[in-house]
Amino acid sequence: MPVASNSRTRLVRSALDLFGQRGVANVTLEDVVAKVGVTKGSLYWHFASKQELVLAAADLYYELWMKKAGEAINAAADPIERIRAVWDASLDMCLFNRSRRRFSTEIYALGLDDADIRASWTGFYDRVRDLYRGLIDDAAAAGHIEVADSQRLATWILDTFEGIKYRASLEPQPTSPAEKRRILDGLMQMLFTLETPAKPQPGEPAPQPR
Amino acid sequence: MPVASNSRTRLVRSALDLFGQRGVANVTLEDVVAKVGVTKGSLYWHFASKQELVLAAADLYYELWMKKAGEAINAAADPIERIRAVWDASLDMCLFNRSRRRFSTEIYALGLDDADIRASWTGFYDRVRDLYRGLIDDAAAAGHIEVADSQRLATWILDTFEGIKYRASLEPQPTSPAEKRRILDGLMQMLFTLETPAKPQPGEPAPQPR
Amino acid sequence: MPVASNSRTRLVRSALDLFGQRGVANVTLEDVVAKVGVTKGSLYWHFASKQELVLAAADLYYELWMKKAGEAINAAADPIERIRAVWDASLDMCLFNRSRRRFSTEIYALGLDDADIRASWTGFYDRVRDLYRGLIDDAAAAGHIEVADSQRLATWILDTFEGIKYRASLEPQPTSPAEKRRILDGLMQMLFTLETPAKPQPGEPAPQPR
Amino acid sequence: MPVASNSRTRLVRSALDLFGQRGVANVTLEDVVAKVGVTKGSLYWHFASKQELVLAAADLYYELWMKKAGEAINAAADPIERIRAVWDASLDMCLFNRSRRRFSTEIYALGLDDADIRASWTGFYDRVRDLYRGLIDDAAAAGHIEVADSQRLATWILDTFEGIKYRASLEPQPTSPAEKRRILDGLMQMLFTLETPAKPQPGEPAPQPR
DNA sequence: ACCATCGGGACATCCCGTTAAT
DNA sequence: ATTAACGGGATGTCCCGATGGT
Repeated sequence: MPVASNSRTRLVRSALDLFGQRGVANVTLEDVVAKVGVTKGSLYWHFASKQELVLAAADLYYELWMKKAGEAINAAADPIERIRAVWDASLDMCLFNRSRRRFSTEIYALGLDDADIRASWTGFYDRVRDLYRGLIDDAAAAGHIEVADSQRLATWILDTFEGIKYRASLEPQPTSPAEKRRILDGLMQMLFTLETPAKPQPGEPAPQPR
Repeated sequence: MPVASNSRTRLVRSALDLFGQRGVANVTLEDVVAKVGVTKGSLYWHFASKQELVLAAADLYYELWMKKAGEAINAAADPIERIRAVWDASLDMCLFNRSRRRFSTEIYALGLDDADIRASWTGFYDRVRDLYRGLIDDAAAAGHIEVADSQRLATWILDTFEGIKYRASLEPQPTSPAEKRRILDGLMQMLFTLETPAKPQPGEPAPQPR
Repeated sequence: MPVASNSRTRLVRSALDLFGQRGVANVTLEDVVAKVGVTKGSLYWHFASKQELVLAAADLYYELWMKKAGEAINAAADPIERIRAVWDASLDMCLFNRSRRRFSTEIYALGLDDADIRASWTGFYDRVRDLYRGLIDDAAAAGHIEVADSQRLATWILDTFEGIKYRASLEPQPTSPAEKRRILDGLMQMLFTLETPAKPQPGEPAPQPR
Repeated sequence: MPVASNSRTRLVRSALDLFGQRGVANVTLEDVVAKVGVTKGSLYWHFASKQELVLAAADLYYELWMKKAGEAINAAADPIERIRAVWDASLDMCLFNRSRRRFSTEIYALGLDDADIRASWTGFYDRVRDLYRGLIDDAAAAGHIEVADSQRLATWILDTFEGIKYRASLEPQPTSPAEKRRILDGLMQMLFTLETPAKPQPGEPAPQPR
């Protein structure tokens, strides 16, 4: 397996870091290459445009996310534990890591303008949802939880994550570890209760009758 | 009765429109003044920088939002109807109005960089939450609903709105009126069910259906 | 005698102060009027352009200079003392007053571009030279000194002043009072010796045979 | 042998010429690049700001000055002749070359605002003084002149130059070759007479003819 | 005499993308 | 694969000057 260009990898890493720290618009390609020690010409040999670099950084972000999530899953034995572990890791990556949180928020915002970036992000979004759904299905198959529509539940979880991130970004002080635990507990509790609503209502977005 | 500067008002309106349509970064001050028919010199007299214009546009956005919300509230007689009416209006303004939805998303994203914009947005966020809370308290006082913590409930509603907006922005096709009704129904149901927890847990972020 | 417009006077004073502190180019008319508490429209009623304001500030500078010089002269009884007194005052105004020193330097530099400003400055320069010459002639008439060409001597003194100012402006620390005395002593000594060179040379710029 | 960037050199030359002709503030970067035939993008690659270009132009001015001075020195055999030659060249460069005279005056004036420019100019000023001093010391060592304090004498010469330049800049007509000779004669005479004071006084600024 | 507004234009800064030459 | 150098253009900022009204 041929080793991918070293410069390319380092450029993407540099870009992801800087984008997360200062925002895509506030990072010039000159900044990116300066951190790596090459020149802009080299960058343009690897990437056709700044947008491509952003997409490559996003891909790296997805890859890192998935790797961390996979590690968390592998480290847990129980299906329920796996779900908690992956959400724990997700909180670490999206909420508590300021740089990553900012980058993901920006990718989303850039997607409003750029169809390619939007497609990239929704693709990742779908992969995460599928991952969650698979874990939920596993837990349901093992009889730990009772889920009517795992697709909907996974979507709901993702949306909740975004809501939490949204408000957390506005708070002056960073989220505390204690609050992280409360968030995790709340998410886990939803897993057990949200899917058994008291009175089913057709067309209702979140809960689902069994 | 002093007539407020016409140019200033028109500049802000022009800015809000253009920002919503093309994004703040993609709108030039030249674009803004051209739409109004004045020059940058005039704009610069009213606003010291583009940032100030953005803040003024945000203020106009808040004002319009509050005005629409107030009208919706006044048009309804019953406390519960008032809540539904204001949420209905809120969905119209934030979710179904593409321009407004985009503008509010961008203000939020810009706030990650700029403390002034962040303060502006959080100020509006707080006002909306207070408005919601007041309506919820009224309904509770009238005995229509039973609410343990109206502050928390209002916060939860706001976050849910953001989550819905988030995903809706990623969808290729605009949200349908039918889906709007479903969203409204879902929100109203939360109002009746979410805030009667079996065992109140202070600091817990997630709601607890019984 | 009608009192000149109060605003005009205050504008000129504000301009002279700001020009001396920050430089003409770095002071906007907005700065000048803000300090006085009027608007630019008022300024333009009094002055047709920024250049006119600069010229008015220069005139004020000349007036203040002449007034101080006159007071110094009047306070001294002896012709020689008068010369020393006016030079002492001149050092105070041009060398030790940072703002004034800067303003006069800038007026000179602006004169390289602008004929009106150059005419204004050379006019003042001539008046000062005439003043010095008159004092020197008085001292010579009283027998205190022996001067062949008072015009040339006065010019020489003025040039020396400029040379001293030039270098003083480059020094990091301000000129000390002790150095001021040494400068004064040196200048006075020139008065007694420079005009009687050892061996006359035709065409020589500074000294002059008797 | 690495060929120095041609564009950079031409940009600096263009800048020095234009600055000397019209003044730094009256020359736009567009003017500079237009004369060379490149674009502002190129200029910005070589210089981070207009200030850097000004500093580079000043460095070129210093270099040209030193080169001319060196040539003048090398062309003369006698120590005294060398001094006269370097002063002759200096008068050509600073006084009779209108563009150079203006540029050096402006660099000085800009130095009042800008510490970097001030440092640049004082650095050159020191180098020139050291050059003069070395020549004076040589002449003294050869027994041609008698000098008590060559450092002071060199400083005095420099200051005199500034004074001469100052007034020459205010004169409507350019200095004539005949006057140049008179100035040179005067300077040379100072060399022979000024530095043999009857009673040396440390710190005294003015020379003392016998 | 003065003010609130506005016109008009200049200009440094900045940055993405290209290219000739290795 | 990489670099130095350059093209090209956008844009916010800034400021002088003008004007209608009072």
